[in-house]
Amino acid sequence: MAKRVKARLVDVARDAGVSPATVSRAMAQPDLLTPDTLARVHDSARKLGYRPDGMARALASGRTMTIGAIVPTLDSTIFARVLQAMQSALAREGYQLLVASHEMNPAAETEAVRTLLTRGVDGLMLVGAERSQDTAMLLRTAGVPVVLSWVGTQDCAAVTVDNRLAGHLAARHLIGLGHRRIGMVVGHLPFNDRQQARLAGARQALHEAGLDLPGALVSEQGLTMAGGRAGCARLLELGEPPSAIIGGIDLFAIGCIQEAQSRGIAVPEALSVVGIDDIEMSAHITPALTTVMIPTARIGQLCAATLLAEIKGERRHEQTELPIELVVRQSTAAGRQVLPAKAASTASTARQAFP
Amino acid sequence: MAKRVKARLVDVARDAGVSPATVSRAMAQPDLLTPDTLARVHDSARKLGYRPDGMARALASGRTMTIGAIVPTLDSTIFARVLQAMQSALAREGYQLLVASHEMNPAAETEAVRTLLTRGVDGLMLVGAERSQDTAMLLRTAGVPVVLSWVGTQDCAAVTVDNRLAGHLAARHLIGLGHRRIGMVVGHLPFNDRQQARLAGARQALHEAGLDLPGALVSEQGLTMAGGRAGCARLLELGEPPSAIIGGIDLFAIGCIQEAQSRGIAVPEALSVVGIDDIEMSAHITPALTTVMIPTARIGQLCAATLLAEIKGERRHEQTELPIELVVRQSTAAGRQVLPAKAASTASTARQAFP
DNA sequence: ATCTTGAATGATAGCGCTTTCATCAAAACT
DNA sequence: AGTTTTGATGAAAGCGCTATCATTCAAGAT
Repeated sequence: MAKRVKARLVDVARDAGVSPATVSRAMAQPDLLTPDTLARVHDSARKLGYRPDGMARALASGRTMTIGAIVPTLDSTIFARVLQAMQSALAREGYQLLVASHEMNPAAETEAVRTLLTRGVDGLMLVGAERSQDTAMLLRTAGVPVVLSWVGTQDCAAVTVDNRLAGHLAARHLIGLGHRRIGMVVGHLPFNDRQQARLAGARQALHEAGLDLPGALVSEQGLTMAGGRAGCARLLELGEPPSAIIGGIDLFAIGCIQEAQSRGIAVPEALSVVGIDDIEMSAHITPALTTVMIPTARIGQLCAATLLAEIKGERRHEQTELPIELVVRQSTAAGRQVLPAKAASTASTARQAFP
Repeated sequence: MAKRVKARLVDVARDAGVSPATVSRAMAQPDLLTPDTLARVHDSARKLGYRPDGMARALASGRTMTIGAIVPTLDSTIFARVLQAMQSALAREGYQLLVASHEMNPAAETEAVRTLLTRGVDGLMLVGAERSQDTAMLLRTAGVPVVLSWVGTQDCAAVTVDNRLAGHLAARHLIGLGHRRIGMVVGHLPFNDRQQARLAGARQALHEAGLDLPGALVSEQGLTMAGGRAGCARLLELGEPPSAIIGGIDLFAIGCIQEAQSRGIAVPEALSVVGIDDIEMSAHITPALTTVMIPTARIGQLCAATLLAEIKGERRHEQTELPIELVVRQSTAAGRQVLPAKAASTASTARQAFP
């Protein structure tokens, strides 16, 4: 017998002696059926190895049970973490995560949005607020909820963090320790408003303290540890090197520490380093990294929740700003100008971080 | 006028004065049409803001242009890297990546496979060969190409790496340096055949050298840097601690180095550490990590290529084993038994790594 | 001039499911 | 008993597209 490979809903219906509609209901709203018919349908379904066809279902119902996420890159602890959190939260509600990355290329982002929208998603998560006109237009006519992360805009839902404040906190911490010449390693600024904001925040803090963050003390690097090392190297080789460096991401800061140490420059005694993110590793390196904690996983979780709520029509354009905070560990110490040789007294400063 | 929100194919057809079939062809096989009609269709499509409906297309054509990937966790450099590589390779061919993770839980993997299959994917990528009966059964009746990564089986395509050899290489390197008492920090073994194989390989190398890797010298930990530190701590606190430690993943090895250093134990002078993976960071820490290089990105790239080839019917059950190799850096040195105090002579050993 | 052939396009039957709307029996009211 | 209500099920119309087959018409072959 030339048996169909895959059992369809109608096959189950025929086998169970009911109409297709009943089988459909058995899957979606079981409580509408008599326990008896329900059982009969289930038996037939199991017997035939019936597996519903998601595409047919999506076409008929208009819901795909899929959320799209477009991140700058997957190859980053940060975004991996966020996606992991989103995925877990979504899976709990039966949703799937469709991911794409644009590698810091606005046109690639447009393309990704277009593809995901065409493919059919019930919601879309993007990173940052800066994007091309094309992408913005697509989003406006998308017809599905959108949530922005890290940096958002008022015209759609957002789960954000004050990146400017992050830079500000990092810089202020160093200023408070007496540092006057502070450098920063940041990611490439074009199409990365998170890094732009962090840099701006740091610069602002310095200005407020009557200091300056000249371009020469800022090094733009690719988002890797090697980038951190390279940036650090560049800053240290300046005629007048900084006494403290802010890493636009923790990975940079960790790279800075490595680079300094490999040059025989003690951290934090001769160079203070602060990061931003607080990735897992930061607490475990030596010296443990002082950094600004960004609740990455929470961002992912809330992006999922926000999207789901909007899909259900419960909320609209919900804005959430998550708190961040400075976590003082061992990579920062008083600047030389203030406490020329007293390394000991700085230890207590660092220890304040562990109440 | 109660205008439809979304333009459909028929709307374009009507506007362009052609049949739906022609519009469909204009999108899929443009060369079948007269340049004139093609242009007319494109104009109408643009004018109406037509965006094809992926679900309808999928239902009608049976192709979803989506590949599913199920990894143990997204929150890992390794898997993030692999997915990144897959995603890039797939995007180039117009495919999307649907990701799921199972957090080392076989039942969750089954569920993920079921959902992805139901959702509709044209191919599936999984990690490792060990899985529940249920999952295996689902896969067998999936009806779409499957590719396994890291560890595979003969009954479906696989892009693998010899994990046993990885452990073997790491151990042999240490044995060659004169170490007799070697410990290992591995990930939790249940449902992780990569770690199992790496441990087995290390153990085998030790046996071949007339040595032993007793359970007491093996510490199972969660796949984080904190896990590496904890494992290292456990091993170092043994009555007779090892003179060298193998990290089942680089993150463990890096954690071991940190833990040792924080206890004032010099690496590699007093403790040698080898990792497996060769993540970006490994080359940049101090001392740079000696490790077994696993071509992670290449695995992802090949998984994508293998799946695509199988979808096109070009190949079937293609097996690819990627070469791996020991990368000697600075974290390993001669064991105390052989060269009691000559740290200098070990430096040259390390430098061999950079030809 | 007639017949083939082939390229371009049209007509249309599904793809497998959801979802009104209709139906019908049984239960709950007058 | 007669009527309304309720709950469970069935009938069937799409969802928007692809793909098969049929049709048309002009160009080349006879």
